Amino acid sequence: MLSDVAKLAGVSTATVSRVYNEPDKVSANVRERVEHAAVTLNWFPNAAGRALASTRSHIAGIIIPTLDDQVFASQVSGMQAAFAARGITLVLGCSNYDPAQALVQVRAMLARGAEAMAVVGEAHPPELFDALRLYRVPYAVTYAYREDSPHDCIGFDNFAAYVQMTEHLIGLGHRSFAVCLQPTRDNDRVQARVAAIRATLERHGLAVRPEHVCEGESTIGFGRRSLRSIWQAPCERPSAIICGNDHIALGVLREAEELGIEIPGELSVTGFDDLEISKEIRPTLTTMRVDTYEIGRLTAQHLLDILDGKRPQHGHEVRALLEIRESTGPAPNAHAGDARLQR
Amino acid sequence: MLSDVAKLAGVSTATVSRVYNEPDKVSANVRERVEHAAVTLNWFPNAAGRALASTRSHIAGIIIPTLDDQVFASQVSGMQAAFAARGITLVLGCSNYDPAQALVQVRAMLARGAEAMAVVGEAHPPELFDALRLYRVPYAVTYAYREDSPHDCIGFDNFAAYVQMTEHLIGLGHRSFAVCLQPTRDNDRVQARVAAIRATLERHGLAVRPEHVCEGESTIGFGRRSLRSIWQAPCERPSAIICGNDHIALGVLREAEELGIEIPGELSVTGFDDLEISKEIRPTLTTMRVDTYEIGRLTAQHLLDILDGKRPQHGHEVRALLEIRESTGPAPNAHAGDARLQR
DNA sequence: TTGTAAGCGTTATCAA
DNA sequence: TTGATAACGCTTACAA
Repeated sequence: MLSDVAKLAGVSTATVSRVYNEPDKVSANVRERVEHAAVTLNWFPNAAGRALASTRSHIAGIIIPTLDDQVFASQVSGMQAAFAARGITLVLGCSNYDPAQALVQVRAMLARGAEAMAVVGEAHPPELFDALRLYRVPYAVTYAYREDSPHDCIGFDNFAAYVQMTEHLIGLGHRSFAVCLQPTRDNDRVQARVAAIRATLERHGLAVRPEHVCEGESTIGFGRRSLRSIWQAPCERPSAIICGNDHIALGVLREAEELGIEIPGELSVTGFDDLEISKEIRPTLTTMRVDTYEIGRLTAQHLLDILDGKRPQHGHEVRALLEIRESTGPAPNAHAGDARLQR
Repeated sequence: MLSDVAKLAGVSTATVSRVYNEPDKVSANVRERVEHAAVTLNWFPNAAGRALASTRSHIAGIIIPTLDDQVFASQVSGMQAAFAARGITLVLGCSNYDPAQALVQVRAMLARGAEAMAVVGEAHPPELFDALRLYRVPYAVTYAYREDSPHDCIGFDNFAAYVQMTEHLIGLGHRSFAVCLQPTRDNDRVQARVAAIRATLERHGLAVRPEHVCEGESTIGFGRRSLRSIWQAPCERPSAIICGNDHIALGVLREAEELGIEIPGELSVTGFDDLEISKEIRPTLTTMRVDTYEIGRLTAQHLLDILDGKRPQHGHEVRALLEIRESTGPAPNAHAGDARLQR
């Protein structure tokens, strides 16, 4: 331990500590001796002792729904890299989309003395945010961005993104829509997307038929089943399907091929996330892209700024980019004028 | 802090500590008073103090190359869940395939007092394993499994898997091969796969032409570029391409469609990992599946067993399952007999 | 620039 | 079953 190093180097424990925490307050000569002693004894500072004495844990936490989703994995990756560069260890918790688990994880991280926290979305128990405030731990909500959010947030505006997507289709002359989404429960991002679709359609005097709303797991299989059920429904078929992400959209595309539905001739399809495969399959998928690694990096930066005593902005908005590709086109029986409107 | 709780409950600090660590050594009556006091004061044990006094950090670490790859993300997920169930926090480090970074991360985790560690693969600096041994931290190598490994390992036999894959193609009558792999440098798993392909072909008196070996990033784009260059090479074209994973194979399939190469009629293609999309695209992709979440879970379990003082086996082998699908078929000019041989 | 010594918030030993 | 008290390994006033 430290005192052994001190003894071997012939200095006090305070000096050894300084060598690692305020190196320039130690003369080069002494510093070298200490470093040599440390190497000899194969010593490095013990984090627990350090945390206890300095009341700084050098730990930050992030709670995500699941690592199975690439968008969250890359966000963690971005945060991890940015924090590591500042000597802060990132601790990860997965809630599995369960608010109760998220709360437990946050408490565990507070017990660990996390100095900063990030949570995905705002759909969490109030106790979660209460705890964060009570212990004065700076935190940020990620992946979602709202001007008027009570929390600092770093992400994109899910509502605005789906307005844009819906307007794109309306501009192409579409008037009959279906939506296939991942579970909306406890998920404010998905809820915002649904709301955006509804609001945008409503503005044009349109609405989605209940038979044309599918909610289920975020998989290709769900996308396939959804299209099948939509196509079999005893009502007018939609000319466009808006999906909650690329996985689901990929499933819709695959099933369309199977059912002999022409895309985009007969049906337009949109996704979200812009997976690598989405621009490679035929037809290529119209989707939106968000730099989730950057969200992670910015989040870490934001929290570091707060720890540094800077008073950063309310958050950061990251842009969601619409990538128009082959899977969307003019509605089958649209007036030429309609389709041209927004092009 | 704890002493406040003790005061409020009218007991000693030792008793408060017991309530949380050895609850049944405390009378129900006293326990209740303490718990009530803790809730009132909104107190929970501080991990640093705890770690210092008990010399147990309740932290475990894992070093993976990158979170961008689903197989590592799900392994982390499996470990995290298993450790969390035992009150152990998992700390994550990404090496970005850089051995030096891996070493730094391991040291950082040792400083944090990690009680157990997992690292992906064995291609690490000796100092890394030396450090782990020096500090007597139980560890396991994951994602790779060798009977005769000096380390405990949990994963699958990369060599055996690619032998099986290569034999599958040879059984189909293929005699001319190409391989498209992710970077082999500092990656023992990929190296084992190359070795397996070479050894298996050699056993049949075959070898891969240098022009037919492509090494590059693990992307669809690399797969596409590789097939193009292989197809343009001024030598006999291969009848089968073995890819290092599904991403690369997906790229090969896409480029084949573009180039008008018939699959599997003209060319057989294989991947590895069995992504969800691989059984959905046309033609469906022949590949191998490994349960990486399970690898993570087993790794955590193995390390927990060691911490519990059990002396578990040398490791666990997880099976890699060959999924034969549409992208592989008989070699174009194979004798009927050849193709039947291994069917 | 360096040293002394008092904590930091728990757990663990021993005694009661 | 409970309590007193000395660690645990480091940081940080304060003093020299």
